[in-house]
Amino acid sequence: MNTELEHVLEENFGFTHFREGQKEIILSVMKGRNVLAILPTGAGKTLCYHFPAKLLDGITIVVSPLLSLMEDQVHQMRASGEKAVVQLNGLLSFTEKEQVLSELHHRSIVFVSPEMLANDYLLKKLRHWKVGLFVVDEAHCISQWGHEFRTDYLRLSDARAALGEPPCLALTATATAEVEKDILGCLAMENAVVHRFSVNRPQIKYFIEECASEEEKQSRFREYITQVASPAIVYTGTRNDAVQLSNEIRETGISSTAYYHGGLAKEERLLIQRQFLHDELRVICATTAFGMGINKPDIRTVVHMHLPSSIEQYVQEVGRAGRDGKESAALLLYTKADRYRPLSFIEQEFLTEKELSALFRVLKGSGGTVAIKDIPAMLQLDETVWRMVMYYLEKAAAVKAGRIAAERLNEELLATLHEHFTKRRRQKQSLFLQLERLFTENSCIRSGILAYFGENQHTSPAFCCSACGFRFTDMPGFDPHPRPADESGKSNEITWQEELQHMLLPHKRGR
DNA sequence: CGGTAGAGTACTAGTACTCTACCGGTGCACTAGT
Repeated sequence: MNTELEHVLEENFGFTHFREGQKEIILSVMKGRNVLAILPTGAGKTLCYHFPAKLLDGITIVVSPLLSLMEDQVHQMRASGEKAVVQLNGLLSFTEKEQVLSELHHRSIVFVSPEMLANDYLLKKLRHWKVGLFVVDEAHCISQWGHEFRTDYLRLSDARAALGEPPCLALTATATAEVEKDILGCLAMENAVVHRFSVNRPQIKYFIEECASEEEKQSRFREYITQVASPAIVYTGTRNDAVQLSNEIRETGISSTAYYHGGLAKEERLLIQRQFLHDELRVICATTAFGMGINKPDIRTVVHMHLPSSIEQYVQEVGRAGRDGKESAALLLYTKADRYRPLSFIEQEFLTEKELSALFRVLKGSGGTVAIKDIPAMLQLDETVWRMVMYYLEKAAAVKAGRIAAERLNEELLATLHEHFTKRRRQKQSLFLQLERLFTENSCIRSGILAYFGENQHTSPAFCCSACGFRFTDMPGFDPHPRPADESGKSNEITWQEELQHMLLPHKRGR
């Protein structure tokens, strides 16, 4: 069987051997087991479903969190010669979706968003096919986003059931024991095999520096930024900070810099990503919107100018550095005041008991007569918060035929929701406090991270982290003689619209 | 917490100031038709 697998690997993918972890995972999937695979970034997760998809009977559904990631994956698979791969998402018109559905092949790989799988019509259409494998890529999103931000992640087990309960493969780079339990539960993965590999990335060196004030933080950043090894990502807490820092970097003479956040136009985001991938940008200043699916092997530095929401989030973000295995730095600068922002995000995500009971009162009064889609505007309620409330109301059968069933909105349900939100709020606060503790208690960052993921045995690399006595300025890539001007010599005079036009219409390109 | 938009107040009658309340981060898919 094993030599046979290698034969298939060489025949179909051109590789002579599997990378660490791939073979075990593929073997479990081929046996029809439910599999959760926790593999570090850059370990070759795609092969773990691409390989079985070629051999298993039936189509393979791959749930992917971002449209850009989906497009990228489809593009890469097609470029590697895989023809039977398609995507189903909101970028397609109704007719295009119909066409995709009518042209499926019995071994097709279909990329979808979790939101698409919440669509009954689409599910009905997909049920005409035998589904051989149900894959959830970046499965930590279930835990990170599913409960509040993108509740359709929580509906994936319903979709899987509707598709005849095919074996499920969940893939992620980071999962604590708790997240593992959450993923297995949310996807209803009975008797799953868990393949867990170490999250340790010896090539990444951690540097945490507390600053007495915001001014000190900014000045230290200015001191460092011209000297850090690039390409580099600078994570900021707000969109505004991303813009401002990018401008400041430009003032230091590095013109190949840009900012990136969720408020930018899709085309602009796409262009900046491509420029960064093609080494046209040395430094990207970005919010958490940037990074998932960024497959750039040589990112040398990741700077955090704010405190992420959890250790998991931090590990995901710094994990984008050093995929080529070469030494890379993760630098985080913070002040004591930085804790209030992540904590306030958590606060505003959930309704308080008072707000919840006010909402119930209004819904009881008018809910039965008002269409659900009009309620958030009517109550001036945040769309995301409303969607989360709706998810839990639906679960409690308080929604019938697009209307709120007022009679279900009793004290008991109110108490249940309140209890649930309180629990989730506490969980999120606790995740943040664990991150804060990791950075402030001055013990080895790497050991702290590994212990957080349940790994207690590891050997620290000789050059480990700031708590082990190393300074950021000791990094081999750190240049003690800053370059006054941008060595790339590229001018940023071309606007992104022009650049995009050039990319899409290469024949018009004058170079 | 820190920044800022917007309201309120003061004499300069439109500009300058103070005060207060609020916001800050991640993404998908949304009309018809089956």
